[in-house]
Amino acid sequence: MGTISKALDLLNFFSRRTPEIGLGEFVRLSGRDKATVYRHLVELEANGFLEQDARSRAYRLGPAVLRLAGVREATHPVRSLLRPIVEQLARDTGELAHVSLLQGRMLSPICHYDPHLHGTRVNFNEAEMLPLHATSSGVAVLAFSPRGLLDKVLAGKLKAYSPHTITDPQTLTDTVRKAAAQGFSQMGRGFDEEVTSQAAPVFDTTGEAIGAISVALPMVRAEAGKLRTIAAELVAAANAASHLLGGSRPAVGQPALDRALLDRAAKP
Amino acid sequence: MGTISKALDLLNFFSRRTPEIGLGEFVRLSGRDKATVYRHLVELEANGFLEQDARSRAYRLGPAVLRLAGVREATHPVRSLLRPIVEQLARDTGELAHVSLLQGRMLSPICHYDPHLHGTRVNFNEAEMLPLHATSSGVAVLAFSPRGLLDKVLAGKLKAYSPHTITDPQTLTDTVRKAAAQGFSQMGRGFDEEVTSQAAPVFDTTGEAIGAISVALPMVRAEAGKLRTIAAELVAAANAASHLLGGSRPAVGQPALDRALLDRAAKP
DNA sequence: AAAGTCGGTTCATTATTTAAACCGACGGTA
DNA sequence: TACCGTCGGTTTAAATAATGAACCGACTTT
Repeated sequence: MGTISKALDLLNFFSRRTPEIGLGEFVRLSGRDKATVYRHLVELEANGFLEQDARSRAYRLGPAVLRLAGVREATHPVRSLLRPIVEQLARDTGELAHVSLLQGRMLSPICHYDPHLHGTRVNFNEAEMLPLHATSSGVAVLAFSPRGLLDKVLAGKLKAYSPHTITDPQTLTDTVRKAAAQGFSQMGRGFDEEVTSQAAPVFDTTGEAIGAISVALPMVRAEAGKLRTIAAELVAAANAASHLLGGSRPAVGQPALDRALLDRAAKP
Repeated sequence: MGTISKALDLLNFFSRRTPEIGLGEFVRLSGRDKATVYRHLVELEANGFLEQDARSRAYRLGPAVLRLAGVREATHPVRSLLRPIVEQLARDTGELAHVSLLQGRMLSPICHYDPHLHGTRVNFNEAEMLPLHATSSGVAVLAFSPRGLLDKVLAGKLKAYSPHTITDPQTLTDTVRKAAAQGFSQMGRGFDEEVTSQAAPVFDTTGEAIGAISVALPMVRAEAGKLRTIAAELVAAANAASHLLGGSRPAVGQPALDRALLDRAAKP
């Protein structure tokens, strides 16, 4: 892990619940040496990725992230295009919806909306990266990505986020295949013990899944009929999203994964 | 300059006009070695700050900046609070308005709006950092910041962005003092030969200027009466912005700079 | 086919990062 | 008062990680 990654990793400790972090806490969270962390913080601050509160001396995310996000959205407006779709989907289903984009072997949530119609709500942390093997969004992306991605995920350890997380490679492959066949994915209790979710892939002009739209709800409200309704709205929303980005979903029944599996079977 | 800064600096080459940059162009722009730049790009990409176009192999800003911007806005919503004010100001004045936040010795634009009411328009690059000494926003911030900031700026070289940029320390001090006295700043042709702008400081709960709101217009439309009208609306908008952020403007006539100057005069 | 591109890789040299120990300031508590 | 732990921040020699000249193969232009 290079110096750059170590420094950038520090930024991932921020979340809605921990918007400010001091030197000591960064050291605790990262497990690295204090002087090292300090220098990284100083350098991040010098570049505007952090700013230090004058009073508490704690650090928070700086203006540079806003500026860069603005530049990206101005030239590649994925978030602003997809946000209305996500909000509409959340309102239509009455449950939390979100879009996450593929970033390496994880998913990066970029926008979410919760209509807050019920007493219990899904606890969604927009700062937290989502694993591919333990979330419906991840499975949806895996089902419509080049085979290399699934192979890479299978090659690594499938970390258990809950007792129900899929950790068996074969089970994951089957789950992904099923998602590829039906055009959307489902994952119960895989990431959070009390949450179930469904997701459908989003495509851009390259024809590959760049991320997924997902609806998540507490297990207590996960009734079969409701899930079917959500799935239908979800797929429609994801297709609309792909269309908006200039892409389109591959014909169901011939998803990338199936071709990949055939390729693999063909090679001795 | 540390490795982290070198890498993060690469991100600043993006702009509305150059949303994608290849390896070779990064090398040209940064003047650094190709292997070094490449490694930095790879590491930035691994952390989601860049993503590589599958076809062109060029890089663009990645989803991580969106995620981080979302986290910051969720916990420290400066941009989303100020955007409506900026848009209203732009509509009221009929000219381009923007907010920029202090980041070290530069300003980081975080949002702007142009009502496009005229044939000529100000060319505003949201990706470009603004210098303190050559922009009205910068002068506004200097006029309401602890004296250390002005000293730091005066200690460095005052780079000329145009033939009219203030490069003389005394002239800059006078300009800042005037801005401190009247509560807003004015800067003609200082950054762009064909643009004039006015700016007023924005304060948060700490009582120090965190940035400025500004209105910029082509010199050809810069008529005295219009500038006076704009200044009034500008100051009102900036005060509203400060109020929204929980801060308030210090009483005009006793700005921080005056105290600083007195302090300096007092010390032998 | 020669000479440009382009993105990406290699490896010895070197400079930067690293981590243990240290510092002074602060807040609570005997 | 003295003591204790914790805070943010600094210093050092030792070690790891960054560096850049040269190289590679693919692709275009001439």
